[in-house]
Amino acid sequence: MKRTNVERELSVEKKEAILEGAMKEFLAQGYAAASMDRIATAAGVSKATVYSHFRDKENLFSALVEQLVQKKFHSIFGCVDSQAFEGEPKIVLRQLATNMLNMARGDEQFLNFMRLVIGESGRFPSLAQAFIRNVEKSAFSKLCHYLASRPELILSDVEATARIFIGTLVHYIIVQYMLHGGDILPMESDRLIDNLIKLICNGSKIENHGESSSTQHYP
Amino acid sequence: MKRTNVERELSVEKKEAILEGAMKEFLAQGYAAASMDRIATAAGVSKATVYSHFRDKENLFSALVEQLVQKKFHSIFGCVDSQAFEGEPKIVLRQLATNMLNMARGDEQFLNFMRLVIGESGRFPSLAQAFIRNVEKSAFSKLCHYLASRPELILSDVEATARIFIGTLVHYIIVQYMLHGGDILPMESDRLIDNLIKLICNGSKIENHGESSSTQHYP
DNA sequence: GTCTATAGGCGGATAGAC
DNA sequence: GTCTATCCGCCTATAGAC
Repeated sequence: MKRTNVERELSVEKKEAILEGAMKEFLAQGYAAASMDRIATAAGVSKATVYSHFRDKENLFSALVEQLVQKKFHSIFGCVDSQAFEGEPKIVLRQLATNMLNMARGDEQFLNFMRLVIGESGRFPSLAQAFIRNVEKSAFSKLCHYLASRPELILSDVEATARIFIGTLVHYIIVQYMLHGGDILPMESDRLIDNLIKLICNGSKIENHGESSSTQHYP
Repeated sequence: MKRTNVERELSVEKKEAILEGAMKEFLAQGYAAASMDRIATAAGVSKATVYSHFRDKENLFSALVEQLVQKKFHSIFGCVDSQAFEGEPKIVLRQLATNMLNMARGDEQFLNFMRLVIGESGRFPSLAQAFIRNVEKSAFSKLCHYLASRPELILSDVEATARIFIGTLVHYIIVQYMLHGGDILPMESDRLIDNLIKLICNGSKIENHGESSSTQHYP
C-alpha cells in the first residue's frame, strides 16, 4: 500500500510537470506549432508518459487552458486585493486601471496567453468561453458591484459603464502591448486613464431611466 | 513578345489565385496548421507553382496579410464613406458605432482575420504593426478629425476620447463575437452605444488644459 | 507508471521534364 | 512558368519491455 501512495504522488508530480512543460510550449509556439516531443522533454518525461496522462494533444491543451484560466489568470484584476475596492471612485478607479496596465505591460507570459485564447477562439470556442466565464466575468462583476456601491456616482447604466471602463483598458493593452503599437500610435497610459476617469466620474449627471440599482445583482 | 505577355497575365492570374487560396486556408486553419498542399489545391495549381511565386510559407503568409491589411480591411470604418463624418455628433457617432458592430457581427472572415493577426502577433510582430498602421490608425485618425471639427464637443483630449470610443467597441466585438461571450455576458449593442455616446457628448464640460485643438493634426 | 523504439503519415520544400 | 514525382524530416500516437 505504501508503494502505491508513492507511485501516486510521483504520478501527480509528473502530471504537474507535464502541464508546466505544456504551458511553456503552447504559450511560446501556439497550439498547432507546439510539439508533444518538446513538451515531454521540457517536462523531463518521455512522450509515452505524456500520453498516459492526457488522451491526445487537444486534451492536454484543453486541460492546460482551463487550469490557467482558473488559477493563474483568474481575474484581470488578479493582482488587486478585494479591499482595494473601497474608497473614492477617482482614486480606486485610477489605482485599478494603473494596476491592470502595469500588470500586462512586459508580462510576455500573460500577453502570449491572451494571444493564444483569442487566436484559437475560432477552433476552441469552449476554451474562449471558459476564459470569459472566469477572467472577464469576474473582473466585470467586481467593477459593477463597486460602481453601484458608490452613491456619488449617478450612473444611468452600471453595466454599460463597466464595459466602457474595461473595454478601453483591454483595447489599450491589445494595441500597445500585444500588437506592438507603442511606436505607431503612442499614448501615455496616464493620459488615457485621466480622461476615462473624468468621463465616468463627471459625466454621470444623466437621467436615470433604468430599474433601481440598489438590489441589483450582476453576473 | 506576345507570348510573353500572355504568360505574364496567366502568371498574375495564378498568383492571385494562390493568394485567394492562401486566404481561405490561413483564415480557416491559422498559420501553423495551414498546409501548402491544401493552398495549392484550393488555388487550382501545383505546389511547385506556389513556391515559384513565393519563397516559402512565411513569405506567402506575410504577402497575404499585408494585402488583406491594405485592401480588404483598410479601415475598421471600411464600410463607412467619408461623407458620413458630417453632422451632429450624437447621430454620426451612433451611426458609426452601429455600422462597426453590424459589420463585425457574423462576418466570420473578418473575425478570423482578427484572430489570426492577434494570435500571430508574438511571432509576426511586423504584420501586427502593419495592421495597426493601416486599420487601427486610419480609423483612429478619422475619428479624431471628426471629434475636433465639432465645436459643440468641448473635449479636453480628443485623442484619448477617440481611444475610449474605439476601444469600447473593439472590446465588445472581441468579447461578444470573437470569444463567443454573447450567452455568458449578454449586453445589447444599442445599450452600450447609448451610454458611450452619452458619456462623450454630455460629459465634456471639463476644463481644457491641453494645447489649442484648432490646428492640430492627428496620426 | 514509465520507459525505448517505432509505426505511419503529413509537413515543407525541391529536381527535373516540358 | 508549370507540372509530376519525390526527398526527408518531424509530427502524433502506440506497442511492448520493465
